[in-house]
Amino acid sequence: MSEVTAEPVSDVPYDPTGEISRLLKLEDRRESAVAQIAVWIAEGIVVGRLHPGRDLNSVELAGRFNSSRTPVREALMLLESEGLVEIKARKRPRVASFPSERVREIYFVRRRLLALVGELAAQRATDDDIALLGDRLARMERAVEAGDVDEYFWCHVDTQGHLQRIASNQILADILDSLALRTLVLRHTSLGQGERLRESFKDQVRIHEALAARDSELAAMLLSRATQAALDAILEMIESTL
Amino acid sequence: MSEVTAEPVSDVPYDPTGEISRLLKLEDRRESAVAQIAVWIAEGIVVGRLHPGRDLNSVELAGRFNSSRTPVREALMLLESEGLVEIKARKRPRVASFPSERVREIYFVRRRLLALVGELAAQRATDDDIALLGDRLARMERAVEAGDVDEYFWCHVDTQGHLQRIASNQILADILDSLALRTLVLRHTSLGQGERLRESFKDQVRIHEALAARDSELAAMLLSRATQAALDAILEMIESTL
DNA sequence: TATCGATCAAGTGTCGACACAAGTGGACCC
DNA sequence: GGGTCCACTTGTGTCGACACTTGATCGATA
Repeated sequence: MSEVTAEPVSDVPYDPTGEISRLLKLEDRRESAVAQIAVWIAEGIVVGRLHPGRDLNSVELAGRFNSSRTPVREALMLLESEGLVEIKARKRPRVASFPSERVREIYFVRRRLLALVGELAAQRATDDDIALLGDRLARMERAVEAGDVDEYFWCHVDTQGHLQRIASNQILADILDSLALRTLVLRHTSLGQGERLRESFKDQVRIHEALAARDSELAAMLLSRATQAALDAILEMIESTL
Repeated sequence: MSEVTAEPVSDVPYDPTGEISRLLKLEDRRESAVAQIAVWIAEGIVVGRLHPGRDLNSVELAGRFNSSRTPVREALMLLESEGLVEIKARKRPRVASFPSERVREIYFVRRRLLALVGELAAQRATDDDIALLGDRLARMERAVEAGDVDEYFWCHVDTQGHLQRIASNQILADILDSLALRTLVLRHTSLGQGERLRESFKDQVRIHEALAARDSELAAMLLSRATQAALDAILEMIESTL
């Protein structure tokens, strides 16, 4: 779809906003106040502008967006359902926090589901799909060479989206999108640590090869292992900053 | 928790409302307008009072609940995030429909995740947990003898909740709760078909045995197969009424 | 008679206002 | 000087109102 519409395929840097509104299922009604507020908050959480525990009272936010509290409240509810925000009755909403135990839980599930995506994607990928993934891979490689963590990160996120589309299981994709949102912060920061960027890219290359060979078992295994490696990097990062 | 508080353990029939508000994570703020409206709609969908495609415009609902449209809209958003309601920008919300392809997708994921729950639960169950599950099993047996589909059904739902608690993975539980909500209607009606009730109970017995034996591999396999059987029954039902 | 456009009721998205609850700070007491 | 109670401020949950959009109805036109 995207390669047909307009863009000259490359060099257009990724727009986090676009990816986030995709993950939040807000691509239609992108102009509505609710969507703008939700995406702004989600992006803030993902890029680390809004830290866990940060107060998200609706009055302040309404002021910031020159809107009433109604759309703010709806945006916060939406983000709560995605696990990014904690809302307790009659208390002020806060940016959700992720204790390492919760991170482990998320990755325990995420790992299995991504393996499933790999399995299905390897079975169902067309040659065009593989070619498209190849483009993304090349782009990630350029980002790694340039040491551009942001570019790599969002391209990685986009690639996962494509993988999910290829796997053709909407529910599976929705669940993974939801889990992805909660882990974006951690994944983003952990990518900047040491050799993590290059290691992650190596995993991507292997996964692409398995998919191109239509080896579903291998693809599942590689995705599972790559996810585990991502978790390990995140946990190491958390422990060290503790 | 529940056996300590008040109830005389048995004979108190299950309250669908309670189970549904648990699945919707509305157990606190149960008195708020949003929660009441959301639970009422969800229950309507689950017991078949509100059919797929049914118009859920906020004006009518607000009238029905003597409330303004604000809490109605929030309730509808909540239900949308659980997949029970479809909301398109500037269109009236509708009860979501589940084409058989979507049902297959849900069960494809649900099956793997329930296997995971079985695996974890078998590893982590205490003797008290097994005893509690035994109580539930006995209760289900009475329901089967009496041919009380409703009682069996809600006890089954409750039992799954306990299993998830034993498995001790909050994210996993949340995802399964969300998937459960979408499939409650189908599961409920399919239980009334032919020998489905007795077959389902037999599966429950085997699963309990595996858990009691702390055989995680077997528990995972049995849960996977029982889930597949449930799907088959549902698909057969859908095809036949088509 | 069928097609198209104007007209109009119905519904959505957003707003500002209100009562009540929660948090905050100071006055008061020991 | 440290702890407790009470007023005041801040924020939540809900309300009724408004402009704009959508879809439906009905008449005009070919």
